[in-house]
Amino acid sequence: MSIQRAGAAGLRVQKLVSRTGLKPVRRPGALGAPAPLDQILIGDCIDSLNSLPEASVDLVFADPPYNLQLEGGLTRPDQSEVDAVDDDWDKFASFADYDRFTRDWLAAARRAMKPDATLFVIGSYHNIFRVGAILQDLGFWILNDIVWRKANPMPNFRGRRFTNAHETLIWASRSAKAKGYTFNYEALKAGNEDCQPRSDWFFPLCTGAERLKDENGRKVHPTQKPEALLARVIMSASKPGDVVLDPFFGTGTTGAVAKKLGRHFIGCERDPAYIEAAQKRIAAVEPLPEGACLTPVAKRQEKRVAFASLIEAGMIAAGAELFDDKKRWRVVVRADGALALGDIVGSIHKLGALVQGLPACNGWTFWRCMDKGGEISIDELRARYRATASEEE
Amino acid sequence: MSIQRAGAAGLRVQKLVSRTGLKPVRRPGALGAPAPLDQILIGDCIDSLNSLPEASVDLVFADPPYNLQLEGGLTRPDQSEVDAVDDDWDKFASFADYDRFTRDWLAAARRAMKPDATLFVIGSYHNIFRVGAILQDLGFWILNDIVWRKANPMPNFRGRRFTNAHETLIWASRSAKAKGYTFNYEALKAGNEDCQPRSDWFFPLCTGAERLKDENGRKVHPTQKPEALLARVIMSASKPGDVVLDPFFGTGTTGAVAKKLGRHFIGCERDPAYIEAAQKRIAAVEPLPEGACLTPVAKRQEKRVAFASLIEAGMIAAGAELFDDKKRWRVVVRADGALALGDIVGSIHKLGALVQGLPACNGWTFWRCMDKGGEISIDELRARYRATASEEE
DNA sequence: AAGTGATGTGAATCATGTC
DNA sequence: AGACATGATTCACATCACT
Repeated sequence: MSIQRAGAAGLRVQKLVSRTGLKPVRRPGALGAPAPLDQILIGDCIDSLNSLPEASVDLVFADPPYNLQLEGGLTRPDQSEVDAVDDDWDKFASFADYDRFTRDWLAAARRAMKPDATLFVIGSYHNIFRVGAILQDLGFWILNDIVWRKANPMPNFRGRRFTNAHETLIWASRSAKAKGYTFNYEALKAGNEDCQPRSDWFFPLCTGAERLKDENGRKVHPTQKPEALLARVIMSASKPGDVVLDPFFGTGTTGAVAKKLGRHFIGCERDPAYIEAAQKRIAAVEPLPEGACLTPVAKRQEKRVAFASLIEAGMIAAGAELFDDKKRWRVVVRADGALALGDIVGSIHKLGALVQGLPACNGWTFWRCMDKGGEISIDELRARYRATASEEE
Repeated sequence: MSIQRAGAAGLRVQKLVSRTGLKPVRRPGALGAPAPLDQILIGDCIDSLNSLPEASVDLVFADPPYNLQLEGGLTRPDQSEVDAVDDDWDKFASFADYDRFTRDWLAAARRAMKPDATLFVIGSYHNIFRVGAILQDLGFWILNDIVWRKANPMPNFRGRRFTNAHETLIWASRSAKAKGYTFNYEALKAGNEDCQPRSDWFFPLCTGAERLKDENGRKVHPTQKPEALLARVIMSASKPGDVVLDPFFGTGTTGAVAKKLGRHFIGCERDPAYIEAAQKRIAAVEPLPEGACLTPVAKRQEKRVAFASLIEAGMIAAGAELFDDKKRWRVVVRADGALALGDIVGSIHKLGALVQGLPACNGWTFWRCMDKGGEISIDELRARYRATASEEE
C-alpha cells in the first residue's frame, strides 16, 4: 500500500496552477486504464475520483459528511460534555452548498464505476434524504435502502425525541438497466439461518479495541464505522479480487475489511492524520484464507444441462416414468428427452405447467423418478450429472 | 362524523368556475377559524388542505403515493401473480412531477399546522428521499426518522436484492424554532420497559380481521396501514382532544385510531369508495375510556440468531474450523456465515445434514469450535450472544 | 377441541440466454 | 432490437378444511 497524490503528478500540477490563478487542466484517467490499487489518494476527493480511470471499480462505499447542523454544545444529565462532531469537514453554509457538494462527488464516483458496479452510501436524517434524491436525479437506480440498527446508540438526553438508534444506507446500481450487479444471495442466505437477507441490519457501534485511539486515548475519528458493517457490505456486493472504492476513507475501515476479505481498495482522504492511522491499521491486517471469503456459485450461473443428457448418460432410461411428489400425474420419458402424456408431447417444463394448469413450471424441481428402489428428484440427478461431467471443459 | 366538500360551499364553487373556464377564486380558511372536526373532506387534497383554517391542527399524519414505478408483472415461485399497487393515484410521469405534487401538499399541510404542530410522513425508498429533501427545503425541521420494521414483509422472490422489510417515517416540526411540540416521553418510556423509545419500531403488517375487505373478499385499499402504527404515532405526538389531520385518508385508519384514543380527526380523500369504507369503519369505533393509558409493551420472545451474527460479533473468527463432537468432520467458517467443506458451501444446518447423510440437522447443536483453549458448542456461543445483544427484538 | 396440512397473501422499482 | 424459451425463486401469518 502507498499514498499517492491523485492521478500521481496530476493533482499536484492542478493544485499549483490553481494557486497561480491559471485555469486548472482536467486530467481524467483514461477509460480502461488500470486503477491505482490498494492506495490512499491524498487531497480533495472529487479531484481524486476524477483522476481514476473511467469504469474501473466494482463497488463504492461512501460515508460522506452528515451536515449535522449542530448549534451549541450538548451536556449529559451529569453535566459532562458530549463529544459531538464539530469538525470543519462537516460544516456547510446551506442545503444548497451541501447539495452541490453531494452532486459533485456522486457524479465523480459514478464515472469511476464499472457498468455493473453498485454504490452504498451511509447517512442519517440530516443528509440522507438529500443524498438519496440527488442520487436518483443522477440516474442511479436504488436497489434497497438498508437500516443499520444500533445495539448501543447514544441515548437522547433531553427526552424530546426518539433515541436515534439507526442509520440508513442506500444501495444503488449505476443505472436502472444494470442487471448484472453482484449480489451474493446464496451465501447471505446460508449465513442467515437459510432465510433471505433483510433490509434491516443489527450491529453494535464501533467501540473497544476496534476503535482507533491516539496516544492520549482520544478517538482518532469521530464517526469510525464498525468493521462488521463494512464486512456485510463487501460480502454482499462484491467478489474476491474486486476493487472497492471509498471516497471518504477516514481511518480506513473500508480498506482494512477489503484487505481482510481478499478485495482491493482505493481510498480518498485529505486529512494526513487520518491517512497515517489508516496506513498503520491496514498494514496490520492479515487477509483471510481464500476459502473463507469465496462465494458459492449461484445456480443461475451453473452450466445448463439438457434433460436428454441424463438419458444419454444412462441416469434415466428412455421409457421410464416421471411423477410429481404427490403422484397425481405420471408421464413417460421419450428417447429424445421430451416427455409424453398420452398424445401430448413436450419438455419437462411444458408438461409440468400443463398438468398443473399453470403458465410456467420448473420441470427440474417438479418431476421425480424411481432410482435404485427409492424415488428421487430429477434436479438431484442433474446435480449428479454436473458433478460427474465437470471434468469435460 | 360527516362528509364535506372542502371548505363547505367553497370547493364546490371552485370546481364549477373551473369548469366554466373562469379563474378559480382561492378561498382559504381564515386564521383562527374553527376547523371542520371529525369529517372527511372529499376532493383534491391540496384544495381541501387550503380550505382549512390556518394554524388549526396539532398533528399531521400523511401516507402519500409512493410513486413505485413498477413495470411488468411479478410471479411467485408457485407461479401465482403478485397483486401489486397499480392504481392510477400512484402514477407520476417523472420525478419532477412527483416533486411538484409533494411540494404542493406539504406546503398546504404546513399552512394548516399550528406553530407547535408536528408532521409524520411515511414512505419507502421510492419516494421518501424526495419527500425528506423537499420538507427540509420548505422549512420543516426533522426531529427523527423512524423505521417501521415489518414482522412479515413480502419476500424478494428473485433473490436479487435484500428483502424490503421496512418503511421509513419522517417526524418533523413546523420549523427549527418550534420547541413546544408534544412528545409524550414519560408515557412512551413507561410503556417500553422503562427504556427510552427508539427510532426503530417493529409491527406486523395489516392483515387478518383488521384488513378491510369488500363483499368479494378483496382488500378495499392496497396499502392499508396497521392501527398499531397509527396508535404509536398518535400516542407519541398528541394529547387527548388534539386535532389530527390526514391528507391521504384512504380507508381511515388515522380517523379510527384518533377516535379510539380521544383525538379529533380531519381527513382528505378523493375516492368515494374509500370514503364509504372509512365512514362505516369509524362509526363502529368505541372511544377508549378517558384516562385509559395505552402502554403497548413489546412482547419478548427468543429471537432467531443468524450464524453470521456470531462472526460479526467476533465470537467466532472467519476462517475458523468447526467440528462435530466426535471430530469425524471438519469444516471452515466463511466470513459470510456459511460453512465450506472443500468446494461445498452451505449453512450450518445444510452441511450438518450433508456430512451425516441425513435430510435435516440442527447445526447449532451439531457443530463445535475451539474457544480459549477448550472446545465449545456453537449453541453455547449463541446463548452468550443472546445475552449480550438483548436489545434485539 | 386441539392439531395438521394445504392454501393464500403482503407498497415489489425482483432474469437470462438464444434466436 | 424484440420475441421466445428456459428455468430460478419465498417468509411470516392468517384462514380453512379436515383429522
